[in-house]
Amino acid sequence: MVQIPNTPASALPAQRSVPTSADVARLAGVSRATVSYVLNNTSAVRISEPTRRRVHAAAKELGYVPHAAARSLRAGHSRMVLMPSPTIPVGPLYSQFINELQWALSRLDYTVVQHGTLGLHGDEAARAWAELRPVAVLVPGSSPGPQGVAVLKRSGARAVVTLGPEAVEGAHALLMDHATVGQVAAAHLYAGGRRRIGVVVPEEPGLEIYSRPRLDGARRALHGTDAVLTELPLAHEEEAAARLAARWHTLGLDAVFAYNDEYAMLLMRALQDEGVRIPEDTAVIGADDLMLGRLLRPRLSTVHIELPSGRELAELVDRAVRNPGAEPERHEVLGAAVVHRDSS
Amino acid sequence: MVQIPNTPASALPAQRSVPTSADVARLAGVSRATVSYVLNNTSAVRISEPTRRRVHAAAKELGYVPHAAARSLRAGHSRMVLMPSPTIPVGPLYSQFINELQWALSRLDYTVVQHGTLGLHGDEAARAWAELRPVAVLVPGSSPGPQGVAVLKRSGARAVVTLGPEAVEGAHALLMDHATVGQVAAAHLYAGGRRRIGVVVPEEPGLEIYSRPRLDGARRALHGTDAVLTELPLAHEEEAAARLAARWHTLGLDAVFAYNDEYAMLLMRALQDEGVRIPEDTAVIGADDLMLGRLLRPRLSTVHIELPSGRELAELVDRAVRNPGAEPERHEVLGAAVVHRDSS
DNA sequence: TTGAAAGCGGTACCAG
DNA sequence: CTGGTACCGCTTTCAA
Repeated sequence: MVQIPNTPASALPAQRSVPTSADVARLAGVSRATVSYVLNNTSAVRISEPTRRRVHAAAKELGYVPHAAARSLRAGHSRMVLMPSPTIPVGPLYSQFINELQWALSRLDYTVVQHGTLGLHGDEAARAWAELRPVAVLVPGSSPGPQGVAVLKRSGARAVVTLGPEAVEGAHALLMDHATVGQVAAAHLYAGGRRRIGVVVPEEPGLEIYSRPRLDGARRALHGTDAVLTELPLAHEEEAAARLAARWHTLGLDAVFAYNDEYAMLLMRALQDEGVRIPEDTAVIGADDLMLGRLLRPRLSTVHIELPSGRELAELVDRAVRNPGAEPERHEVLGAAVVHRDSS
Repeated sequence: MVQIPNTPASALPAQRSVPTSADVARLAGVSRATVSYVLNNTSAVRISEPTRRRVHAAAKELGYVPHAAARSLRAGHSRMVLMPSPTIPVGPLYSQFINELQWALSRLDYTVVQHGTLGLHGDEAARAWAELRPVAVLVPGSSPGPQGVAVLKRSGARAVVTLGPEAVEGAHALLMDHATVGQVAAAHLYAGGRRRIGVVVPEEPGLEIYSRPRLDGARRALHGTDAVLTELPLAHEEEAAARLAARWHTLGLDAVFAYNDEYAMLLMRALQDEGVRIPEDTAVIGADDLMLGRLLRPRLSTVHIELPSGRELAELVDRAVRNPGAEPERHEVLGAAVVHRDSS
């Protein structure tokens, strides 16, 4: 359609090379600048309608796709929000939160990217993220050190937000104190007259981030009372649960907080198979308020967890990016409330 | 420590600007080329030990982090493997698969990035991915059209791999035919003497990718026999299950394949509450072989699903990247086997 | 309205 | 052994 002057013969067979804006310009018979103006709808400059058409046609014909790296290199910044992808299998709560967040951020014209950071630890990981020059970094779970945060900010990240138990110097923090979960669970059991309370602690690695605070919270709730807390390590396997249930009478517990609903289900089944009556002999409470708890018999009491909405976090990010000088925000965002059903 | 000549006063207060290799070079008193050689351990060139020290020291002092975009712009390629992040909440099977895959790919020195593609459809999404110029793209679930694949390849992607029900022109395919799941489930129920077989189809949007083939597979297994298949739409809520169970006797079914173990648990509970005996009145089988199935009473029969190992997929990707000219590979990778327990 | 050209941060060739 | 320099693809003044 468009004549290309002075084109070597080698240009005819579909080259393996990626089309650039220069190719589009050549094909449309204009300069690269014009191509840029047209494709970005630059308002500061007016391009004639025929030219626009030619450029668009040429771009489509070549299948031109702009090169994000080149663009952001030139611009000096990107709109990429980076978060490390979770290394431990993650429940529906968190999945949904991430999804909401991605949605909200794309509404604000950010690109969300999860970076697979496996085997890199602490500041190593922070450096790997910094190489991508994201405009913001969201770190769930175990946070980077202040060093890591510094590296990120020095590399141009205008906001670093941690989602975890503790705040980090220089970073915004959405504090999710899982101790609260253990605390309300234990308090609930205590209020029900239970005094010998077990707390299940998963043996699976990676879960300490949650299990440790939940245990500590339970301990705190019972501190200074006449109740006794017993730590119960448990792997997420039937046999492990059966073994634990087999020595249940020697433990003499009248209640158990089972880390979450899945471990609760596992343990409850083993206890029932062992003839332990729930809640008469032993009260059971889980956490996370998963669907499955409602389907158990007796229905499982649980701790419902309220996470911040993705929209809220997205807005925090946007605010921080627009105003990088501001003081880091700290928000306590984890709501925990007992849902009393039949197992306690 | 190192004297910086001809530096304007404005350089002293910690600038908001990101340190570049030029800054490192200046501070170390060498050229940018030397900095590049040292930091990349370029073997083609030998740099004296004192110089290396100075460069490393300067880099550390400035907190220098290389700019990935600039690097890959110059190099003309990256080692980024891109996959769209899942838009529907995803089970433990898939999570674990992704994790394995990330691990295996990082062993091969690729960087895995999940791109949050929400609201972008089909070829729009493909264009967005192409802007990042990934060396490979892995697309689970609903595949891009041949158009999308073409865009990606033209933008320099040396491998496009789909993980889903069907192969796409030009892309490698790991074919995961979930029809097999429904097929073996239905065949199992039929072999157990059941002739009026229900198939649960989740009403949640996004699950059709899996539920449709599973249903079709069941239908196929029963085709030409004396068995009758009934489609049972069901939302993942207690009330919906209760409503379905309430009209169970009017349906006159003697067996049900419940899409997966979670829906099976939901339905089984509702049926039991309704007084339906399992498996005597109605046999139930789920799928995915989740832990929870083993904890139900009766123990839930299920279809165990065998996914490819992350390592295998990583190797496929690596092979394809090294040899982009090769014919696209097609592999049937979904293994399905009935685990017969007590509910059927 | 359009074009020429500088430059973002690195890398790698070629001189010295 | 080290420095100068061209260039990757794109945006954006500044001139014409």
